[in-house]
Amino acid sequence: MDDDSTHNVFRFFTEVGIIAQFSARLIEKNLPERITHLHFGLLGHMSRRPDGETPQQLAYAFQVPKTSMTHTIRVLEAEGYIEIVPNPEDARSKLAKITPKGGELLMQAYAKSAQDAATMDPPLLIDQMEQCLEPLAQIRAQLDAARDKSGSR
Amino acid sequence: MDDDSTHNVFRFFTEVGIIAQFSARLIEKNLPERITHLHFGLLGHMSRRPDGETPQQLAYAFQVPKTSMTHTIRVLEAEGYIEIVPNPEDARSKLAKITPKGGELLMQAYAKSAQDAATMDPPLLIDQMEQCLEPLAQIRAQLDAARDKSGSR
DNA sequence: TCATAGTAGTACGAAATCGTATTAAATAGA
DNA sequence: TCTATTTAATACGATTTCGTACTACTATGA
Repeated sequence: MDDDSTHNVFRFFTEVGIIAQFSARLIEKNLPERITHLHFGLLGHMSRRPDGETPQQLAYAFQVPKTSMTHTIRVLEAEGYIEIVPNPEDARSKLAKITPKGGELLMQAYAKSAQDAATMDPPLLIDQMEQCLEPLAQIRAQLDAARDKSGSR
Repeated sequence: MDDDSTHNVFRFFTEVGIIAQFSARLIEKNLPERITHLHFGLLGHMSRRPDGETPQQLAYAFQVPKTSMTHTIRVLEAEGYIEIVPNPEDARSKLAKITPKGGELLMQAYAKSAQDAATMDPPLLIDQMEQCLEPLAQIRAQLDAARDKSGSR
């Protein structure tokens, strides 16, 4: 990889990191006290999987250590946004499922953040975002595939 | 903003968040124990500003609370990667500057991560990254400008 | 069957994050 | 000048993050 490419890769990661920081703050502004953008992502993930997922799967999907996920889902459970039930397939395991209250929170935060996004000044550059969507999805898929080859967290 | 655009904005933020997570891990793998990708970013930032910056400026640039920055730069100082000196312009303030050892760390982590990036399997999608660079920079600038209007952290 | 290895989740503790309150210095206005 | 206000940084404490070690359960294979 030549120097120019290397430089561009780092530049890409830097831009992405900064934008991720901004989006996290955008969402967290519309979430209750102890709930972070990670919790929000978790709820969105679970809303697409009504049968629930194990803490293990969630930790893998979100690239955080198992033990961090234990804590994170406990907060969500304590607040009633998810429920944690035994896994009928494996007595060592559990399943985390979103509750109606969790779905409620997800919708409301989504709506409020969309409102904030729509009224930004200067306005969001939606065209540029849409232009990036496809390449970003490809890049993400590549990183994901590379991770699986070299072992997970 | 119509529903489609809203959906795309969230999808954009989601992709960006995941990629940011990956890039953080890519870098941290090549950093010493207590040093995170935030420290790495900080060192890079300072390497471009040989006169140093105040903790205030750094907290603003990296979108973290002042009090978090206090802690973060202390770690860097304790490890000898930066030095913290009084600000000659304002006795309340300080200046954080990168040390030769810090520059050393920056270079090495950069080189090692570049090596990792270059040998990924499947390989990094550099074309897609370069294709995103310009729009991402514009998006970042817009978010930055919008933040300044609505007050900082 | 039974021993051995592997896997899911958690207790625990060290360190990081960040909100609130405080201290010290700079600045503005009477 | 002197008082009031603002600003830079930090002390402190609550919470979060995450590595290590542990327990409980499952799976493998003599």
